Amino acid sequence: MPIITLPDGTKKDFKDSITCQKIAASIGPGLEKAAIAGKVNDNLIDLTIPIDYDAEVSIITAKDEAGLEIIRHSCAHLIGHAIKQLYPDAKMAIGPVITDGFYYDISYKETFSLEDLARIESRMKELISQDYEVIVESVSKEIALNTFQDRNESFKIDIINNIPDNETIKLYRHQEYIDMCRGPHVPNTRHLKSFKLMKLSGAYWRGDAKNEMLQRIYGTAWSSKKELAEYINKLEEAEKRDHRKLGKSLSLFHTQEEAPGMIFWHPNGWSIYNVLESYVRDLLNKNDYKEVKTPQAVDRSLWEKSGHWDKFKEDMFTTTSENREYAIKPMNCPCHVQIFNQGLKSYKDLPIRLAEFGSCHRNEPSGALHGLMRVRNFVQDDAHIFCAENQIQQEVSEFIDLVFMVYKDFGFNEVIIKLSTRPEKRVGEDNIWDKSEKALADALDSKNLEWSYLPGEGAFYGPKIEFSLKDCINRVWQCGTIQVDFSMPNRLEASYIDENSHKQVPVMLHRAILGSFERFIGILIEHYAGKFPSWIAPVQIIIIGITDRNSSKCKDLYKQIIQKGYRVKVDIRNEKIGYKIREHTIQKIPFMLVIGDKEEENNKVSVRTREGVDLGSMNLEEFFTTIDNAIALKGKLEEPKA
RNA sequence: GCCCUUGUAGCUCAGCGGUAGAGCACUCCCUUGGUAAGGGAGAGGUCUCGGGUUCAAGUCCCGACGAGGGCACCA
Repeated sequence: MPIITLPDGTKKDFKDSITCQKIAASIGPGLEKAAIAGKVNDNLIDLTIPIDYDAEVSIITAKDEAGLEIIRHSCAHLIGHAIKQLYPDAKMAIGPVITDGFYYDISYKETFSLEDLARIESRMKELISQDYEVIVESVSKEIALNTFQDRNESFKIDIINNIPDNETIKLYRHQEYIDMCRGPHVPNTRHLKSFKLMKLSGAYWRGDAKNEMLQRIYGTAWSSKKELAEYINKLEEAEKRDHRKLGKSLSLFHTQEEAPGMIFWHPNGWSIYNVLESYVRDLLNKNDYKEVKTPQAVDRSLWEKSGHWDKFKEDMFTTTSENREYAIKPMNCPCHVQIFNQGLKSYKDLPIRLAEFGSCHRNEPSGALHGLMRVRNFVQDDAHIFCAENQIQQEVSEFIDLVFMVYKDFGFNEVIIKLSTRPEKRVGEDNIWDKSEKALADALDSKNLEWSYLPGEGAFYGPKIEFSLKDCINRVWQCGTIQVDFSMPNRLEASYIDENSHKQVPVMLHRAILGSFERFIGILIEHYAGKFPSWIAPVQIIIIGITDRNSSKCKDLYKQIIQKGYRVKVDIRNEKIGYKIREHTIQKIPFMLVIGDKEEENNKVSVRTREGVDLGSMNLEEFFTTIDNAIALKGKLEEPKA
C-alpha cells in the first residue's frame, strides 16, 4: 500500500492506489481546487494517474514554475479545441511551450486573419468558461495511430511514426477534441483563464525551409490576470525603448529603401559610434594590438583561396571592373593574413595581433534584417591573433578578461557564454579539435565562468566562444566572440619559422568584443532606453537661456565649454524655460545649464539633470567636476530600469 | 528567401470609390516668460513605385520595392 511522503516530511499511508488529486484533497479543499499536476519522485504527472507505490509527492499549482508551464501547454491544446470547432479541416501540428507562452502550428487551406485570431480567442474563452475536465488516457502506439487516422491528423501521425514502438502515448481529451502529449496537463479548463493570443506568423514544418509552411499562432498565458496584465505592460514598455523608435526620436540614424540593411548615421548616432571606436582603439593599444586597414573590395581569387567563394558566394556582394570580378569583403580575416604574410615571421614575433575597424558587407536574407541589430553593412571591432598552438589558451584567457572589462564599462552584468563545438562538416584533424575545444573550455573554467556547450555549432574551421547580451525584451544578441582557426592560415599560406628553423603554420584567433558597432549601439540604445550615460551621450550639455538678455552670456559659455572638449549645444530660442526644459529632457541630454539674470550676476550656472534633479547653481569649474565624475563612471552606475 | 501584416505631410496617425485631414514639429507675428508644452496666423502631400478594374482609385485587384512580426539563415 503506497506510503506517500509530502514535501514537509509527513507521511500518509493509503489503502489502495491513490492519485495526486486525492492526495491534494486529503490535504485540503483549497489545494484540491488549485492542483494542476503532481510531482511524484521528481516526475511530473497528471492528477488522475494512479500511484500504487511508495513515493515522494508534491502538488503542483499555478504558483509553481512547472504549474505555469503546464497551463501554457494546456492553452496550446485549447487552441486546437477551438480551431477544430471553427475550422474542422484544419490539421494540428505541434503546440509547445515557449518563454512566456506557447504556440500551435496549424495547416489550413485558408490563411488565418486577425479576425480569425479574435474568433479563436473568444471560442477559447467560451470553452474555458465551461469548466470542462481534461481527460488523460494512455494508449498504445497503434491505438494512437488509429485515433489520428480517423481524425485525418497527418502531422500527428508523422510524429507518432517517429516514436519507438513499445512506448505508450498519452491522449488528452478536451470534450470531442483529442490531442497527443507527454503531459501533464491541467485537469480542468478553469485553470486557463489568463491567456491572450498574441500574433500570427508562418513557420516551417519541423523547422525545415524545404517543408510546408504552416500557420503559427502565438499566445501568452499566466497564472493570474494580474500577471498577464503585467506582462502586456512589460511588452509596451519594451516597445518604448525599441532602438528603431529611439533612433528616430533622438535622431541617431535612419534607413531608407534605396539601401536596405544599411545605416545612415546622423550626427548624434555617429557621435556615439566615435566614442565607442576611440574607447576600443585605446583599449587595443593598451593590449598590444596593431591597428590596420585593408581594402573594401578584393579580387575573387583571394576569396576562392580562403574558401569563401565556395561556401558563401551567395552572401557576398560582388562587382566587376575590366573583366575582373571582385567581392566586397564580408570579413577582414583573409586581408589580415595578407598583412601577416608580408615579410618572414619568427616564432619570436608571435603572437601578432592585427586589429581593424573593418567595414564589411554581407548580403543577408531580406527577412533577417532588423534595425541596427541585423544589417548588411557593419563595422566590426575585429582583430586576428596569429599565434602558436601553445599560446592559444593564454590568448583566449586574456581576451575573456578584456571582454568582461568592456561589458562592465557599459553596465552589462548578465553575459551569456556559449562554447560552440565541432560541426559535422569541418576541416582539421580530430585531435586538433580536441585540443582547441579543450583550450577554450579550460580558459572559461579557469575564470570560474558559467557557460554551456552548443554542440555542433562551431565554424567549419574551428570552435568558438560566443558572448551574448540581452536586449529589452530578452532577445539575446551575440556580440563578442573568439574563434580558433586552423584552416585559413594554411589555405592562405601563412607561416612562421619556429625554434628549430622549421616552417610552421600559425593558428589564427578571430575575435571581436563589441561584435559590430551597429548591433552594439542598438543594444546600448535599448539597454539605456536612450538615456546614454554622460560619456557616450551625443550631447552632454545644453545651455538654456531664460530671456533674450541672456543670449550673449549663453554663447560665451558655449565657447568656453566646447573648448574643454565637451559635447555641448546652446538654446537661445524665443521660448519659455519650461518648454525648453521639456524638450531637452525628452532628448535625454544629461545636463542642462539654465542661464538667467541671476546666474549672469553671480557668474554661475544653474544645473538640472534629465532626471529632473536640480543640482543648484555653481560656478563653471564646479560644474566641470560634476560632469567629469559622471563621465568617469562610464556606464557602470547608470542603472537602466527593467 | 518563405508566411502574414503594412506603406497618406518632417513625426505620430485618421480617411477605405466621389475635388487630400488632425495633432506635434516647421515659418512668421504677438509674447521676454525662472525649471516638462504661452497665444495667433501661415506654409507643407504625384497618398512608395508600376500596371489593371471603374464615369471616377490613398481607397478595389495584380506586381515590384521597403518596413513590421515570425520562420529559415547568421561564414
